[in-house]
Amino acid sequence: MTVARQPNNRRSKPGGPKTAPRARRPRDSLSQETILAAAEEIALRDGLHALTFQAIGDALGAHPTSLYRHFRDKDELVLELVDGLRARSYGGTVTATDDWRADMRTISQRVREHYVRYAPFAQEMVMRTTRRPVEFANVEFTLDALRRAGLDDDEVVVMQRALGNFVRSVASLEAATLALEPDVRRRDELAWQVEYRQLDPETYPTIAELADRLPSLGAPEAFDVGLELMLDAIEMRAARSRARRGESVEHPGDE
Amino acid sequence: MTVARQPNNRRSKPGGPKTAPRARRPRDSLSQETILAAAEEIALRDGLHALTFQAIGDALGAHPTSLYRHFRDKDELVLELVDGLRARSYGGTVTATDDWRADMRTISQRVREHYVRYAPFAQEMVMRTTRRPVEFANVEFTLDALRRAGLDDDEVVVMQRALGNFVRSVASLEAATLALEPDVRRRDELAWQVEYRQLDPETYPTIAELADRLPSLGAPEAFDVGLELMLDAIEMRAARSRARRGESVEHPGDE
DNA sequence: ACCTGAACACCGTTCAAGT
DNA sequence: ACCTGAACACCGTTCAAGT
Repeated sequence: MTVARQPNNRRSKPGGPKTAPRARRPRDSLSQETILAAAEEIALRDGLHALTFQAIGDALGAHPTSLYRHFRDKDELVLELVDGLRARSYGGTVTATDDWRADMRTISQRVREHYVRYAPFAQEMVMRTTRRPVEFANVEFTLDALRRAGLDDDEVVVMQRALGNFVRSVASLEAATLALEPDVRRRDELAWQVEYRQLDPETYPTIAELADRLPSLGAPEAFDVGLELMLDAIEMRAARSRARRGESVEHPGDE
Repeated sequence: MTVARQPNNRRSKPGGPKTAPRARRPRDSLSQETILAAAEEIALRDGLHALTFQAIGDALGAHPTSLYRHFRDKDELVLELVDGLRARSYGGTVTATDDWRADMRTISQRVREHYVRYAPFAQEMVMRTTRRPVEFANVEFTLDALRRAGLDDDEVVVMQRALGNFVRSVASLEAATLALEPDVRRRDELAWQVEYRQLDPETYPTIAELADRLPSLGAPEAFDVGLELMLDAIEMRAARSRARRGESVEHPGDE
Protein backbone atom coordinates (compact mmCIF):
# COMPACT_ATOMS: atom_id res chain seq x y z
CA MET A 1 0.00 0.00 0.00
CA THR A 2 2.82 2.36 0.79
CA VAL A 3 3.92 3.29 -2.68
CA ALA A 4 7.23 4.94 -3.42
CA ARG A 5 6.82 8.31 -5.08
CA GLN A 6 8.42 8.82 -8.42
CA PRO A 7 8.97 11.94 -10.44
CA ASN A 8 6.39 12.34 -13.13
CA ASN A 9 8.04 11.71 -16.45
CA ARG A 10 4.81 11.01 -18.23
CA ARG A 11 4.71 12.75 -21.57
CA SER A 12 2.34 15.58 -22.33
CA LYS A 13 1.48 16.51 -18.77
CA PRO A 14 -1.61 18.75 -18.58
CA GLY A 15 -0.02 22.16 -18.68
CA GLY A 16 3.60 21.17 -19.21
CA PRO A 17 5.87 21.86 -22.14
CA LYS A 18 4.85 20.11 -25.32
CA THR A 19 7.02 17.10 -25.99
CA ALA A 20 7.36 15.33 -29.28
CA PRO A 21 4.55 12.83 -29.83
CA ARG A 22 5.52 9.28 -29.03
CA ALA A 23 7.05 7.22 -31.78
CA ARG A 24 4.25 5.35 -33.41
CA ARG A 25 4.41 1.59 -33.10
CA PRO A 26 4.23 -0.26 -36.38
CA ARG A 27 0.89 -1.81 -37.21
CA ASP A 28 0.21 -5.31 -35.83
CA SER A 29 3.44 -5.30 -33.89
CA LEU A 30 1.45 -5.93 -30.74
CA SER A 31 -0.06 -9.29 -29.90
CA GLN A 32 -1.24 -11.22 -26.88
CA GLU A 33 2.08 -13.05 -26.75
CA THR A 34 4.33 -10.00 -26.84
CA ILE A 35 2.19 -8.25 -24.26
CA LEU A 36 2.10 -11.27 -21.96
CA ALA A 37 5.85 -11.72 -22.24
CA ALA A 38 6.44 -8.12 -21.19
CA ALA A 39 3.88 -8.44 -18.41
CA GLU A 40 5.53 -11.56 -17.06
CA GLU A 41 8.92 -9.95 -16.95
CA ILE A 42 7.61 -6.94 -15.08
CA ALA A 43 5.66 -8.96 -12.52
CA LEU A 44 8.51 -11.37 -11.86
CA ARG A 45 11.04 -8.57 -11.55
CA ASP A 46 9.06 -5.95 -9.64
CA GLY A 47 6.09 -7.77 -8.18
CA LEU A 48 2.42 -7.88 -9.04
CA HIS A 49 1.76 -4.37 -7.76
CA ALA A 50 4.09 -3.03 -10.42
CA LEU A 51 2.18 -4.71 -13.20
CA THR A 52 0.26 -1.80 -14.69
CA PHE A 53 -0.83 -1.02 -18.22
CA GLN A 54 1.44 1.97 -18.02
CA ALA A 55 4.44 -0.22 -17.18
CA ILE A 56 3.66 -2.75 -19.88
CA GLY A 57 3.19 0.04 -22.38
CA ASP A 58 6.52 1.58 -21.42
CA ALA A 59 8.28 -1.76 -21.78
CA LEU A 60 6.86 -2.20 -25.26
CA GLY A 61 7.12 1.42 -26.33
CA ALA A 62 3.37 1.43 -26.81
CA HIS A 63 0.53 3.49 -25.48
CA PRO A 64 -1.05 1.96 -22.34
CA THR A 65 -4.51 2.01 -23.82
CA SER A 66 -3.42 0.07 -26.89
CA LEU A 67 -3.52 -3.05 -24.74
CA TYR A 68 -7.27 -2.85 -24.63
CA ARG A 69 -7.40 -4.03 -28.18
CA HIS A 70 -5.88 -7.33 -27.06
CA PHE A 71 -7.40 -7.85 -23.61
CA ARG A 72 -10.84 -6.95 -22.37
CA ASP A 73 -9.48 -5.73 -19.06
CA LYS A 74 -6.67 -6.26 -16.61
CA ASP A 75 -8.32 -9.23 -14.96
CA GLU A 76 -8.36 -11.06 -18.28
CA LEU A 77 -4.72 -10.22 -18.88
CA VAL A 78 -3.68 -11.60 -15.50
CA LEU A 79 -5.73 -14.79 -15.86
CA GLU A 80 -4.33 -15.39 -19.31
CA LEU A 81 -0.84 -14.85 -17.96
CA VAL A 82 -1.37 -17.25 -15.06
CA ASP A 83 -2.71 -19.88 -17.37
CA GLY A 84 0.20 -19.53 -19.76
CA LEU A 85 2.70 -19.90 -16.94
CA ARG A 86 1.00 -23.04 -15.77
CA ALA A 87 0.98 -24.64 -19.20
CA ARG A 88 4.66 -23.92 -19.66
CA SER A 89 5.78 -24.90 -16.17
CA TYR A 90 4.39 -28.36 -15.79
CA GLY A 91 3.03 -28.93 -19.22
CA GLY A 92 5.05 -32.08 -19.79
CA THR A 93 2.77 -34.76 -18.49
CA VAL A 94 4.08 -36.82 -15.61
CA THR A 95 4.17 -40.52 -16.36
CA ALA A 96 3.00 -42.91 -13.69
CA THR A 97 5.40 -45.43 -12.15
CA ASP A 98 4.49 -48.46 -10.09
CA ASP A 99 4.97 -46.45 -6.89
CA TRP A 100 1.97 -44.23 -6.16
CA ARG A 101 3.74 -42.42 -3.31
CA ALA A 102 6.63 -41.47 -5.55
CA ASP A 103 4.14 -40.32 -8.15
CA MET A 104 2.29 -38.14 -5.66
CA ARG A 105 5.56 -36.70 -4.48
CA THR A 106 6.63 -35.90 -8.01
CA ILE A 107 3.46 -34.12 -9.01
CA SER A 108 3.15 -32.29 -5.67
CA GLN A 109 6.69 -30.98 -5.82
CA ARG A 110 6.10 -29.90 -9.37
CA VAL A 111 3.10 -27.84 -8.34
CA ARG A 112 5.05 -26.41 -5.45
CA GLU A 113 8.02 -25.42 -7.59
CA HIS A 114 5.64 -23.70 -9.92
CA TYR A 115 4.16 -21.62 -7.13
CA VAL A 116 7.54 -20.67 -5.75
CA ARG A 117 8.86 -19.82 -9.18
CA TYR A 118 5.93 -17.57 -9.97
CA ALA A 119 5.51 -16.36 -6.42
CA PRO A 120 3.89 -13.01 -7.29
CA PHE A 121 0.95 -14.88 -8.80
CA ALA A 122 0.61 -17.45 -6.03
CA GLN A 123 -2.43 -15.85 -4.41
CA GLU A 124 -4.09 -15.46 -7.78
CA MET A 125 -3.39 -19.03 -8.81
CA VAL A 126 -4.41 -20.85 -5.67
CA MET A 127 -8.10 -20.22 -5.76
CA ARG A 128 -8.94 -20.19 -9.42
CA THR A 129 -9.89 -23.16 -11.50
CA THR A 130 -8.44 -22.72 -14.97
CA ARG A 131 -10.23 -25.63 -16.63
CA ARG A 132 -7.40 -26.22 -19.01
CA PRO A 133 -5.68 -29.41 -20.14
CA VAL A 134 -2.89 -29.07 -17.60
CA GLU A 135 -5.36 -28.99 -14.75
CA PHE A 136 -7.31 -31.91 -16.13
CA ALA A 137 -4.13 -33.94 -16.51
CA ASN A 138 -3.13 -33.25 -12.92
CA VAL A 139 -6.50 -34.31 -11.58
CA GLU A 140 -6.50 -37.43 -13.74
CA PHE A 141 -3.01 -38.33 -12.58
CA THR A 142 -3.83 -37.84 -8.90
CA LEU A 143 -7.11 -39.75 -9.00
CA ASP A 144 -5.33 -42.64 -10.68
CA ALA A 145 -2.46 -42.65 -8.19
CA LEU A 146 -4.83 -42.68 -5.24
CA ARG A 147 -6.70 -45.57 -6.76
CA ARG A 148 -3.49 -47.47 -7.21
CA ALA A 149 -2.77 -46.77 -3.56
CA GLY A 150 -5.76 -48.94 -2.80
CA LEU A 151 -8.40 -46.44 -1.70
CA ASP A 152 -12.09 -47.00 -2.41
CA ASP A 153 -13.54 -44.71 -5.07
CA ASP A 154 -15.46 -42.80 -2.42
CA GLU A 155 -12.23 -42.11 -0.63
CA VAL A 156 -10.34 -41.31 -3.81
CA VAL A 157 -12.42 -38.28 -4.73
CA VAL A 158 -12.34 -36.74 -1.29
CA MET A 159 -8.64 -37.47 -0.74
CA GLN A 160 -7.85 -35.94 -4.11
CA ARG A 161 -9.51 -32.75 -2.99
CA ALA A 162 -7.94 -32.80 0.47
CA LEU A 163 -4.47 -33.51 -0.85
CA GLY A 164 -4.82 -31.12 -3.77
CA ASN A 165 -5.95 -28.29 -1.54
CA PHE A 166 -3.12 -29.01 0.86
CA VAL A 167 -0.51 -28.92 -1.88
CA ARG A 168 -1.77 -25.80 -3.59
CA SER A 169 -2.48 -23.79 -0.48
CA VAL A 170 0.65 -24.61 1.48
CA ALA A 171 2.74 -24.04 -1.64
CA SER A 172 0.93 -20.75 -2.09
CA LEU A 173 1.70 -19.75 1.49
CA GLU A 174 5.37 -20.55 1.03
CA ALA A 175 5.43 -18.55 -2.18
CA ALA A 176 3.50 -15.64 -0.70
CA THR A 177 6.01 -15.23 2.11
CA LEU A 178 8.76 -15.18 -0.51
CA ALA A 179 6.93 -12.44 -2.39
CA LEU A 180 6.52 -10.31 0.72
CA GLU A 181 8.31 -6.96 0.77
CA PRO A 182 11.87 -7.85 1.79
CA ASP A 183 11.89 -5.80 4.98
CA VAL A 184 8.50 -7.05 6.13
CA ARG A 185 9.66 -10.57 5.48
CA ARG A 186 12.88 -10.11 7.40
CA ARG A 187 11.02 -8.66 10.35
CA ASP A 188 8.54 -11.53 10.38
CA GLU A 189 11.24 -14.17 10.15
CA LEU A 190 13.22 -12.49 12.86
CA ALA A 191 10.22 -12.70 15.15
CA TRP A 192 10.52 -16.48 15.21
CA GLN A 193 14.19 -16.31 16.00
CA VAL A 194 14.17 -13.47 18.49
CA GLU A 195 10.83 -12.43 19.93
CA TYR A 196 9.71 -15.97 20.65
CA ARG A 197 12.83 -16.52 22.74
CA GLN A 198 12.08 -13.56 24.93
CA LEU A 199 8.60 -14.57 25.98
CA ASP A 200 7.82 -15.07 29.63
CA PRO A 201 8.50 -18.72 30.58
CA GLU A 202 5.73 -18.55 33.16
CA THR A 203 2.92 -17.93 30.66
CA TYR A 204 4.54 -19.74 27.73
CA PRO A 205 6.52 -22.60 29.24
CA THR A 206 6.59 -24.83 26.16
CA ILE A 207 7.59 -22.01 23.82
CA ALA A 208 10.33 -21.06 26.25
CA GLU A 209 11.71 -24.58 26.13
CA LEU A 210 11.55 -25.02 22.38
CA ALA A 211 12.09 -21.45 21.16
CA ASP A 212 15.56 -22.21 19.84
CA ARG A 213 14.15 -24.59 17.30
CA LEU A 214 10.98 -22.91 16.04
CA PRO A 215 10.97 -22.67 12.24
CA SER A 216 9.61 -19.47 10.68
CA LEU A 217 6.35 -19.15 8.78
CA GLY A 218 7.72 -19.68 5.30
CA ALA A 219 10.02 -22.55 6.28
CA PRO A 220 10.26 -25.02 3.39
CA GLU A 221 10.18 -28.10 5.65
CA ALA A 222 6.54 -27.38 6.39
CA PHE A 223 5.60 -28.52 2.91
CA ASP A 224 7.70 -31.68 2.80
CA VAL A 225 6.75 -32.78 6.28
CA GLY A 226 3.08 -32.05 5.72
CA LEU A 227 3.10 -33.96 2.46
CA GLU A 228 4.69 -37.03 4.03
CA LEU A 229 2.14 -36.93 6.84
CA MET A 230 -0.71 -36.85 4.35
CA LEU A 231 0.79 -39.70 2.33
CA ASP A 232 1.40 -41.76 5.48
CA ALA A 233 -2.21 -41.37 6.51
CA ILE A 234 -3.52 -42.16 3.06
CA GLU A 235 -1.38 -45.27 2.93
CA MET A 236 -2.82 -46.38 6.22
CA ARG A 237 -6.40 -45.87 5.08
CA ALA A 238 -5.69 -47.59 1.82
CA ALA A 239 -4.42 -50.61 3.71
CA ARG A 240 -7.66 -50.70 5.68
CA SER A 241 -9.74 -50.39 2.53
CA ARG A 242 -7.75 -53.17 0.91
CA ALA A 243 -8.30 -55.39 3.93
CA ARG A 244 -12.00 -54.54 3.91
CA ARG A 245 -12.16 -55.62 0.29
CA GLY A 246 -10.34 -58.81 1.19
CA GLU A 247 -7.16 -57.95 -0.71
CA SER A 248 -3.74 -58.82 0.61
CA VAL A 249 -2.09 -56.14 2.68
CA GLU A 250 1.64 -55.54 2.55
CA HIS A 251 3.14 -53.85 5.59
CA PRO A 252 0.69 -51.00 6.22
CA GLY A 253 2.29 -47.89 7.66
CA ASP A 254 5.84 -49.02 7.04
CA GLU A 255 8.17 -47.30 4.65
CA MET B 1 -10.03 -5.48 -11.31
CA THR B 2 -13.15 -4.72 -13.27
CA VAL B 3 -14.61 -1.94 -11.22
CA ALA B 4 -18.20 -0.83 -11.54
CA ARG B 5 -18.52 2.77 -12.55
CA GLN B 6 -20.40 5.09 -10.29
CA PRO B 7 -21.61 8.62 -10.83
CA ASN B 8 -19.33 11.13 -9.26
CA ASN B 9 -21.05 12.59 -6.26
CA ARG B 10 -17.87 13.79 -4.68
CA ARG B 11 -18.30 17.28 -3.31
CA SER B 12 -16.50 20.27 -4.75
CA LYS B 13 -15.53 18.77 -8.09
CA PRO B 14 -12.91 20.84 -9.90
CA GLY B 15 -15.10 23.08 -11.97
CA GLY B 16 -18.51 22.06 -10.66
CA PRO B 17 -21.04 24.14 -8.79
CA LYS B 18 -19.98 25.16 -5.33
CA THR B 19 -21.60 23.02 -2.66
CA ALA B 20 -21.81 23.85 1.00
CA PRO B 21 -18.63 22.84 2.88
CA ARG B 22 -18.94 19.55 4.68
CA ALA B 23 -20.30 19.59 8.22
CA ARG B 24 -17.33 19.76 10.49
CA ARG B 25 -16.81 16.77 12.75
CA PRO B 26 -16.54 17.61 16.42
CA ARG B 27 -13.05 17.60 17.85
CA ASP B 28 -11.67 14.24 19.07
CA SER B 29 -14.74 12.42 17.77
CA LEU B 30 -12.44 10.22 15.71
CA SER B 31 -10.32 7.47 17.18
CA GLN B 32 -8.62 4.26 16.10
CA GLU B 33 -11.57 2.27 17.42
CA THR B 34 -14.32 4.18 15.63
CA ILE B 35 -12.33 4.14 12.41
CA LEU B 36 -11.57 0.42 12.66
CA ALA B 37 -15.22 -0.36 13.40
CA ALA B 38 -16.34 1.49 10.29
CA ALA B 39 -13.58 -0.13 8.23
CA GLU B 40 -14.56 -3.60 9.39
CA GLU B 41 -18.17 -3.07 8.46
CA ILE B 42 -17.29 -1.86 4.98
CA ALA B 43 -14.85 -4.68 4.28
CA LEU B 44 -17.20 -7.38 5.55
CA ARG B 45 -20.15 -5.96 3.65
CA ASP B 46 -18.53 -4.96 0.36
CA GLY B 47 -15.19 -6.74 0.28
CA LEU B 48 -11.64 -5.62 0.74
CA HIS B 49 -11.51 -3.77 -2.57
CA ALA B 50 -14.21 -1.42 -1.31
CA LEU B 51 -12.21 -0.51 1.76
CA THR B 52 -10.92 2.94 0.84
CA PHE B 53 -10.21 6.00 2.90
CA GLN B 54 -12.94 7.68 0.94
CA ALA B 55 -15.46 5.01 1.96
CA ILE B 56 -14.44 5.06 5.60
CA GLY B 57 -14.62 8.82 5.60
CA ASP B 58 -18.11 8.75 4.09
CA ALA B 59 -19.29 6.21 6.67
CA LEU B 60 -18.03 8.43 9.47
CA GLY B 61 -18.99 11.74 7.93
CA ALA B 62 -15.34 12.70 8.04
CA HIS B 63 -12.81 13.84 5.50
CA PRO B 64 -10.79 10.94 4.06
CA THR B 65 -7.50 12.54 4.92
CA SER B 66 -8.43 12.94 8.57
CA LEU B 67 -7.66 9.25 9.00
CA TYR B 68 -4.00 9.98 8.53
CA ARG B 69 -3.90 11.46 11.98
CA HIS B 70 -4.76 8.04 13.39
CA PHE B 71 -2.94 5.65 11.05
CA ARG B 72 0.37 6.09 9.31
CA ASP B 73 -0.96 4.59 6.09
CA LYS B 74 -3.47 2.10 4.78
CA ASP B 75 -1.22 -0.87 5.41
CA GLU B 76 -1.09 -0.03 9.10
CA LEU B 77 -4.85 0.36 9.22
CA VAL B 78 -5.40 -3.06 7.66
CA LEU B 79 -2.87 -4.80 9.90
CA GLU B 80 -4.37 -3.22 12.98
CA LEU B 81 -7.81 -4.31 11.83
CA VAL B 82 -6.67 -7.88 11.20
CA ASP B 83 -5.06 -8.05 14.59
CA GLY B 84 -8.15 -6.74 16.31
CA LEU B 85 -10.36 -9.29 14.61
CA ARG B 86 -8.06 -12.06 15.69
CA ALA B 87 -7.98 -10.97 19.30
CA ARG B 88 -11.76 -10.78 19.41
CA SER B 89 -12.45 -13.98 17.51
CA TYR B 90 -10.48 -16.52 19.44
CA GLY B 91 -9.23 -14.48 22.28
CA GLY B 92 -10.69 -16.76 24.94
CA THR B 93 -7.88 -19.18 25.55
CA VAL B 94 -8.61 -22.82 24.82
CA THR B 95 -8.06 -25.04 27.83
CA ALA B 96 -6.32 -28.34 27.31
CA THR B 97 -8.12 -31.61 27.95
CA ASP B 98 -6.54 -35.03 28.34
CA ASP B 99 -7.15 -35.72 24.63
CA TRP B 100 -4.54 -34.06 22.45
CA ARG B 101 -6.41 -34.93 19.25
CA ALA B 102 -9.58 -33.29 20.48
CA ASP B 103 -7.51 -30.28 21.52
CA MET B 104 -5.91 -29.99 18.09
CA ARG B 105 -9.31 -30.28 16.47
CA THR B 106 -10.74 -27.57 18.69
CA ILE B 107 -8.02 -25.04 18.05
CA SER B 108 -7.81 -25.84 14.33
CA GLN B 109 -11.53 -25.42 13.80
CA ARG B 110 -11.39 -22.20 15.72
CA VAL B 111 -8.74 -20.82 13.41
CA ARG B 112 -10.70 -22.02 10.43
CA GLU B 113 -13.96 -20.43 11.57
CA HIS B 114 -12.08 -17.21 12.04
CA TYR B 115 -10.79 -17.25 8.47
CA VAL B 116 -14.20 -18.05 7.03
CA ARG B 117 -15.88 -15.40 9.13
CA TYR B 118 -13.45 -12.74 8.06
CA ALA B 119 -13.01 -14.08 4.57
CA PRO B 120 -12.07 -10.77 2.91
CA PHE B 121 -8.96 -10.63 5.09
CA ALA B 122 -7.99 -14.27 4.69
CA GLN B 123 -5.18 -13.63 2.22
CA GLU B 124 -3.83 -10.84 4.37
CA MET B 125 -3.96 -12.91 7.55
CA VAL B 126 -2.44 -16.11 6.31
CA MET B 127 1.08 -14.95 5.69
CA ARG B 128 1.65 -12.36 8.36
CA THR B 129 2.98 -13.00 11.82
CA THR B 130 1.23 -10.66 14.24
CA ARG B 131 3.39 -11.38 17.27
CA ARG B 132 0.56 -10.75 19.63
CA PRO B 133 -0.65 -12.67 22.71
CA VAL B 134 -3.29 -14.59 20.75
CA GLU B 135 -0.69 -15.96 18.39
CA PHE B 136 1.67 -16.84 21.21
CA ALA B 137 -1.13 -18.64 23.05
CA ASN B 138 -1.98 -20.68 19.97
CA VAL B 139 1.61 -21.72 19.43
CA GLU B 140 2.02 -22.59 23.09
CA PHE B 141 -1.16 -24.65 23.05
CA THR B 142 -0.18 -26.56 19.91
CA LEU B 143 3.36 -27.30 21.02
CA ASP B 144 2.03 -28.63 24.30
CA ALA B 145 -0.62 -30.79 22.62
CA LEU B 146 1.93 -32.32 20.27
CA ARG B 147 4.16 -33.10 23.18
CA ARG B 148 1.32 -34.77 24.99
CA ALA B 149 0.73 -36.78 21.82
CA GLY B 150 4.11 -38.32 22.48
CA LEU B 151 6.34 -36.75 19.85
CA ASP B 152 10.00 -36.03 20.50
CA ASP B 153 10.82 -32.35 20.90
CA ASP B 154 12.57 -32.35 17.52
CA GLU B 155 9.39 -33.60 15.95
CA VAL B 156 7.16 -31.27 17.93
CA VAL B 157 8.61 -28.07 16.49
CA VAL B 158 8.49 -29.22 12.89
CA MET B 159 5.03 -30.77 13.22
CA GLN B 160 3.75 -27.58 14.79
CA ARG B 161 4.88 -25.68 11.73
CA ALA B 162 3.57 -28.27 9.27
CA LEU B 163 0.20 -28.55 10.99
CA GLY B 164 -0.07 -24.82 11.60
CA ASN B 165 0.67 -24.01 7.98
CA PHE B 166 -1.80 -26.62 6.84
CA VAL B 167 -4.58 -25.22 9.01
CA ARG B 168 -4.00 -21.58 8.15
CA SER B 169 -3.44 -22.02 4.46
CA VAL B 170 -6.25 -24.46 3.73
CA ALA B 171 -8.62 -22.36 5.84
CA SER B 172 -7.45 -19.34 3.90
CA LEU B 173 -8.15 -21.09 0.61
CA GLU B 174 -11.64 -22.03 1.73
CA ALA B 175 -12.27 -18.46 2.83
CA ALA B 176 -10.79 -16.97 -0.33
CA THR B 177 -13.14 -18.96 -2.53
CA LEU B 178 -16.02 -17.69 -0.42
CA ALA B 179 -14.84 -14.12 -0.91
CA LEU B 180 -14.60 -14.52 -4.68
CA GLU B 181 -16.96 -12.45 -6.82
CA PRO B 182 -20.24 -14.41 -6.74
CA ASP B 183 -20.41 -15.01 -10.48
CA VAL B 184 -16.78 -16.07 -10.76
CA ARG B 185 -17.33 -18.43 -7.88
CA ARG B 186 -20.43 -19.92 -9.40
CA ARG B 187 -18.68 -20.48 -12.70
CA ASP B 188 -15.72 -22.16 -10.99
CA GLU B 189 -17.94 -24.43 -8.92
CA LEU B 190 -20.00 -25.33 -11.94
CA ALA B 191 -16.87 -26.46 -13.72
CA TRP B 192 -16.46 -29.30 -11.26
CA GLN B 193 -20.04 -30.36 -11.71
CA VAL B 194 -20.38 -29.90 -15.45
CA GLU B 195 -17.18 -29.50 -17.43
CA TYR B 196 -15.40 -32.35 -15.74
CA ARG B 197 -18.22 -34.68 -16.74
CA GLN B 198 -17.85 -33.82 -20.37
CA LEU B 199 -14.18 -34.63 -20.73
CA ASP B 200 -13.09 -37.25 -23.19
CA PRO B 201 -13.04 -40.67 -21.47
CA GLU B 202 -10.16 -41.74 -23.70
CA THR B 203 -7.71 -39.13 -22.42
CA TYR B 204 -9.15 -38.83 -18.92
CA PRO B 205 -10.50 -42.27 -18.03
CA THR B 206 -10.38 -41.90 -14.25
CA ILE B 207 -12.01 -38.48 -14.28
CA ALA B 208 -14.73 -39.86 -16.55
CA GLU B 209 -15.44 -42.62 -14.06
CA LEU B 210 -15.45 -40.44 -10.95
CA ALA B 211 -16.72 -37.13 -12.34
CA ASP B 212 -20.07 -37.44 -10.61
CA ARG B 213 -18.43 -37.26 -7.23
CA LEU B 214 -15.71 -34.64 -7.61
CA PRO B 215 -16.01 -31.96 -4.90
CA SER B 216 -15.36 -28.36 -5.92
CA LEU B 217 -12.35 -26.27 -4.95
CA GLY B 218 -13.81 -24.65 -1.87
CA ALA B 219 -15.50 -27.80 -0.58
CA PRO B 220 -15.48 -27.74 3.22
CA GLU B 221 -14.71 -31.47 3.55
CA ALA B 222 -11.22 -30.77 2.28
CA PHE B 223 -10.33 -29.15 5.56
CA ASP B 224 -11.82 -31.78 7.87
CA VAL B 225 -10.45 -34.70 5.91
CA GLY B 226 -7.01 -33.14 5.60
CA LEU B 227 -6.92 -32.39 9.30
CA GLU B 228 -7.81 -35.96 10.26
CA LEU B 229 -5.14 -37.26 7.89
CA MET B 230 -2.54 -35.06 9.53
CA LEU B 231 -3.62 -36.09 13.02
CA ASP B 232 -3.63 -39.78 12.04
CA ALA B 233 -0.09 -39.54 10.76
CA ILE B 234 1.09 -37.61 13.79
CA GLU B 235 -0.45 -40.20 16.08
CA MET B 236 1.40 -42.91 14.21
CA ARG B 237 4.71 -41.14 14.50
CA ALA B 238 4.13 -40.39 18.14
CA ALA B 239 3.54 -44.08 18.77
CA ARG B 240 6.88 -44.84 17.15
CA SER B 241 8.63 -42.18 19.17
CA ARG B 242 7.07 -43.50 22.34
CA ALA B 243 8.22 -47.01 21.50
CA ARG B 244 11.69 -45.72 20.73
CA ARG B 245 11.78 -44.12 24.14
CA GLY B 246 10.59 -47.35 25.70
CA GLU B 247 7.20 -46.03 26.77
CA SER B 248 4.07 -48.12 26.58
CA VAL B 249 2.08 -47.81 23.40
CA GLU B 250 -1.70 -47.87 23.43
CA HIS B 251 -3.31 -48.90 20.15
CA PRO B 252 -1.43 -46.75 17.65
CA GLY B 253 -3.48 -45.80 14.61
CA ASP B 254 -6.83 -46.85 16.05
CA GLU B 255 -9.63 -44.46 16.77
C1' DA C 1 -7.95 -2.04 -38.24
C1' DC C 2 -4.81 -0.72 -35.03
C1' DC C 3 -2.62 2.75 -32.22
C1' DT C 4 -2.68 7.42 -29.81
C1' DG C 5 -4.38 11.32 -26.92
C1' DA C 6 -7.36 13.27 -24.00
C1' DA C 7 -10.47 12.68 -20.51
C1' DC C 8 -12.99 10.53 -16.53
C1' DA C 9 -13.59 8.44 -12.18
C1' DC C 10 -11.24 6.83 -9.07
C1' DC C 11 -7.02 5.60 -5.75
C1' DG C 12 -3.34 6.76 -1.60
C1' DT C 13 -0.83 10.42 0.27
C1' DT C 14 1.14 15.19 1.50
C1' DC C 15 0.72 19.64 3.12
C1' DA C 16 -0.96 24.17 3.97
C1' DA C 17 -4.97 26.23 5.76
C1' DG C 18 -8.82 26.56 8.79
C1' DT C 19 -11.04 26.16 13.71
C1' DA D 1 -4.42 19.54 18.23
C1' DC D 2 -7.51 17.89 15.11
C1' DC D 3 -10.06 18.23 10.88
C1' DT D 4 -10.61 20.12 6.02
C1' DG D 5 -9.39 21.37 1.16
C1' DA D 6 -6.57 21.42 -2.49
C1' DA D 7 -3.19 19.23 -4.89
C1' DC D 8 -0.07 15.48 -6.64
C1' DA D 9 1.13 11.19 -8.60
C1' DC D 10 -0.72 7.59 -9.79
C1' DC D 11 -4.46 3.82 -11.21
C1' DG D 12 -7.99 1.36 -14.84
C1' DT D 13 -10.97 2.40 -18.48
C1' DT D 14 -13.64 4.77 -22.40
C1' DC D 15 -13.90 7.05 -26.56
C1' DA D 16 -12.98 10.12 -30.27
C1' DA D 17 -9.27 11.15 -33.26
C1' DG D 18 -5.34 10.05 -36.03
C1' DT D 19 -2.79 6.86 -39.59
